[in-house]
Amino acid sequence: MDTNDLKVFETVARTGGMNRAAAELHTVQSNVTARIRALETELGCPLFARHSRGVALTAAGERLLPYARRVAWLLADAVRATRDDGTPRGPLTIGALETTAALRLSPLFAGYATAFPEVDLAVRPGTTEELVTAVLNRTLEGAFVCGPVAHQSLIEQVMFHEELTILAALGLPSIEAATQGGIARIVVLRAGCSYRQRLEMVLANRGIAVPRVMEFGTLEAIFGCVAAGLGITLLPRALIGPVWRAGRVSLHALPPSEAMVTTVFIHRREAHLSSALRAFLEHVQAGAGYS
Amino acid sequence: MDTNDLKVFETVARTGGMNRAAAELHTVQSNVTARIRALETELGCPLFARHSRGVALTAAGERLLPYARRVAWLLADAVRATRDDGTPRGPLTIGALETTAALRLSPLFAGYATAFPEVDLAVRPGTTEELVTAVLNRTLEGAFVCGPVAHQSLIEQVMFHEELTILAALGLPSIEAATQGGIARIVVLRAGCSYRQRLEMVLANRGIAVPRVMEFGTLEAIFGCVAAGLGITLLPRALIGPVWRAGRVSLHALPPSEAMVTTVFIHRREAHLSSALRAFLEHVQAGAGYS
DNA sequence: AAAAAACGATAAGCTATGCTGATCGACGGA
DNA sequence: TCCGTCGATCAGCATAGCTTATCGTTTTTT
Repeated sequence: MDTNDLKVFETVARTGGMNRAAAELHTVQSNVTARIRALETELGCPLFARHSRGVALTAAGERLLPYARRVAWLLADAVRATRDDGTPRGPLTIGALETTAALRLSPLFAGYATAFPEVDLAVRPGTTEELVTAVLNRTLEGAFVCGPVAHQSLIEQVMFHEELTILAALGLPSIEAATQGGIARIVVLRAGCSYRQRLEMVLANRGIAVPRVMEFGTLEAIFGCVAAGLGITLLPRALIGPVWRAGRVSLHALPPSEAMVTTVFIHRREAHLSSALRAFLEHVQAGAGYS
Repeated sequence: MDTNDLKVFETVARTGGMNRAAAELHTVQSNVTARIRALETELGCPLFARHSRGVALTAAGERLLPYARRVAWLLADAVRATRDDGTPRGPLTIGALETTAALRLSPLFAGYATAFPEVDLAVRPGTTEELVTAVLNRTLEGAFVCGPVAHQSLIEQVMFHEELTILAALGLPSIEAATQGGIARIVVLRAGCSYRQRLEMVLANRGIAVPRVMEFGTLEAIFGCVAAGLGITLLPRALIGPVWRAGRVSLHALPPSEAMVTTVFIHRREAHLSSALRAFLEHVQAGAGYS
């Protein structure tokens, strides 16, 4: 049972054709046929049913396919683990919620990059759902997402606890007053931002509809809009201290059930935890600090 | 990363020498050297430190070794799973406590063997500890042992609950009386029998020493010895009804904490559950019946 | 209805990977 | 000191596996 044969098998299964697989594998069709035939002979049962438009997996092929994938993953992990001597180096691709990356992690990236210049760090933004999928797909080594995730094949560790708070224009005594009779305009950092969902939920709990959403790329723009009375927003309390103290906006606390949001770091349970990632997590936990 | 190379690597690591590995793999030393060299070139780091008496794993080799083993297991599992079309066939090696096999399972083996003639069933006896180790070693597909085991990589399901009871000669009103003033002679089926440990524990709880243990291979011999007043024994209540009714021995119940013993079936969590084993478990659960 | 395109099977030839056997230097124990 | 065992190395060779080319079949296009 050669690993290369399994790779060919997986490609044929995925593309549904030997010609297509041959093209993808940069080889010729006859070779693909021979490799599949070798596997079928070794296992003693046909793996594909040949039909006029290509091939389809037999029941035996369906049984083999998950193993072929797992073998490929395991071998990739073996190479990584063997080469990893404890010194962080090589590629490290992690995901983060856009807000988390912008507001909490970005100051840490510089420090990490300086401390470990041999690591090629890449941070990819996305929603919690997208990032969880990407981690499961092995596109990302890990990700900072809104917790809890509670997936069987993911390990999850709490990183930050954020207290969210509503920001509104000065002189508005309550959320209800700020939304001017049941219609709220909200200002968010980005459309996919997870705080947006949270804010809509908060408003929905109070029977307030959300007809308009305004997006801005910077915190300052959001503060400006809120101060000018264009709408309200929801942001981590830790970030708005200076603005609030400057007396530009009013702050409305939420009950803990709505205010608290936990950022967790997730990574695959069975995968090798690379030194680069381990060092990054230590860096975050040592230098981050905070509720 | 060829699977054959990994197999060579594992053998060299285990035997601690390329010559020894070559002998075990039925090849020549130069070939082993070449395969290891290929791996080292591919991974970019030395896997073995060469010294005068053989080779020793480097740190990188230590990191690779568990992966090499896992790949080999995964490939073996893949073959089994692919060939397994749902019809039980092929080898099936399970373990069982000697008493369980003799007293509970043996009537089931015949039925199973008749129902599934294509399965080559083998039952290997052992103590709970031996059997758990064998299952973890992949020597056995599964085993019936004394529960609970609670091992992370084993799945465990309850099969039987047995009520154990003390057997003594007629006319002895209590365990204490039967042991004649603090010295007990006990009769067991086999030295490694788990009931022996249980019986010694029961006696120890009552401050009774156990100077002599007699072993017999058959139940009838044990009954005879007990009836003759040579000692006491501990056996499942379900097995001794006829003997007791015949008035040959006296029966002394134990409190549930000492009397109840659970037989569980264990198998590896990650392994493919073969059709032969699945059918066997269904056979046992359907036909066993019993407190 | 005919032609073209796409699919997989097959055979022949060639390349290169990997196995073999022999030899070498290094080290340790008798 | 000699001999046995270790791993490294090299040349020769066999074969597994890649390539090229062709065929039959089926589907799509003209």
